[in-house]
Amino acid sequence: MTSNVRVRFAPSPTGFLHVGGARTALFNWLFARKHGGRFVLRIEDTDVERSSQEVIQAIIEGMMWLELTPDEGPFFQSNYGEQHRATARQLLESEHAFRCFCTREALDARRQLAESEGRVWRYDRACLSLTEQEKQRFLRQGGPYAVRFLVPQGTTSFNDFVHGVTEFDNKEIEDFILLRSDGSPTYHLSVVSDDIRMRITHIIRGDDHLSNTPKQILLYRALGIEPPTFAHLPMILGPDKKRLSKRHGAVSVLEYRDMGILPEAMFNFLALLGWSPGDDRQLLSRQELIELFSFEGISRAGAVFDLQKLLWLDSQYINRLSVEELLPRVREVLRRDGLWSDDLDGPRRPWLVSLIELLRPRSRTLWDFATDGRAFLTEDFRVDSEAARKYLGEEDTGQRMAALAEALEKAGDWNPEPLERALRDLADSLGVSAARLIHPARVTLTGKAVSPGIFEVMAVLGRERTLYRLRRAATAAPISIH
RNA sequence: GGCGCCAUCGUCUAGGGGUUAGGACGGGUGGUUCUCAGCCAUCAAACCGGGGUUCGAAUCCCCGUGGCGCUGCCA
Repeated sequence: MTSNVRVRFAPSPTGFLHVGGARTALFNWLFARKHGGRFVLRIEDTDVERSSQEVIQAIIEGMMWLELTPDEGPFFQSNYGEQHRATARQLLESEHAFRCFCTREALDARRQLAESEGRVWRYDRACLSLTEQEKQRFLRQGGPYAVRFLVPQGTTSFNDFVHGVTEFDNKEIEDFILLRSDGSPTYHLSVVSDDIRMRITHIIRGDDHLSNTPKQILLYRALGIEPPTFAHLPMILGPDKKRLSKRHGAVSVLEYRDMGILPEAMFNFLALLGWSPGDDRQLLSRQELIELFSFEGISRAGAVFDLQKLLWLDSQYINRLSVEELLPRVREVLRRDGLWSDDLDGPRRPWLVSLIELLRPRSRTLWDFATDGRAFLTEDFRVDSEAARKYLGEEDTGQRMAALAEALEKAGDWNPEPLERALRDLADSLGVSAARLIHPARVTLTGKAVSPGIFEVMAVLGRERTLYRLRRAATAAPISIH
């Protein structure tokens, strides 16, 4: 299906791709995909001081991670300054805009005066009533001027796809600046000029832009162009219900990648923040999301980012992905923890698959495979002191471990069932509960008080390593209790 | 200050004139069990306040309160 739907994601490169930006990009992407339209990336880098190549790269990297691939772009707003100026000139010629010669100082003085008198300050249109001669004189003197938009009387309303009909009295809007006195275009001008050039049909953005919308609509009208449709998304908030910022919550979506979150889970999670499919489903694939997406499902209230739910969703994805999809990602974390060796993708691949299957039911992030998998991959693992104190403290623990090694060695097949039988038989003949063998064995074999079922652990750990560790426990100095 | 937006369990939300106000995350309890996770069962937990309209309001309207946003020669 193709259509003329064109949407854009237009981040300013002031930070990283934070979750709010990512969610905005995601909804734009979903809408484009749903309607067979085009998703365009435009970097709003007009404030050059704050732009840097790394920051732009970080935004693109974040989008790539979530597979929010733009159909067009990235375009850079800073490349279109000339066009923005031409748009301003057009407005000037059609008398929808005027030159303002007021200096910042003069403006500040008048603003302060107004405020001290308790009046609401809006630009007083001083320069609008300048005579032709005065204007010419300013111009001849080469006096710098800004170009202001002449806000018409009346009211501006639009039908926001999320909020419904929204109306503003133009009296509330001052004659905002289009072109600064150094000739550079401001945000409203640039955005409108760009969106017109790019033939954007739907503007989907954060609702912090709701109050900016009438200004932009006025600009479209003055230019004789039908404004696009607007849809303003609720903000994403931190746990304190405040707008998410560097101070709380995450900064960049890539931080979640580094935390071991799967992009599929993040995508799903972000889609559910401020949007609902209308039923009780929580796990939605990309394809389902595309099909179900609609503005009706978007809520109007801000949404708190809930890390607990993200982690839960991630565990769901970890347990639903095929091993083929999971393995390359587990490889990455193992690599980073220095636990990888290439034969794990060669001769030992089947073994790695069994390890992944063993570990995945209790994994919430990719990193869990590295931390819980460590004892399976190297002898260099730590024994949790708390676990040791609790389960390895008794005098005869070592002997029992040695006896267990003997019993297991004679168990026959190195599989969970025979191993369990051997252990339980030993417990019987020793006259102790199975637990008195199991718990110390767990700590001995994994270094931890919690692990998957001990017989599965033994099976995956392998005969050599299991017996070695149990016997080492017998010969090692008794665990000192401190 | 002005203007705008918003308001259902702790969180994400469904619903929307008459419902036991539903689901999910998280939490509690019990079961399964070698621990944990899981799974199963189960419990607690919400319509911001006040006025209207109405036979009936969480739902519609108004006011208030609170939160957020905009109010720049920032974007």
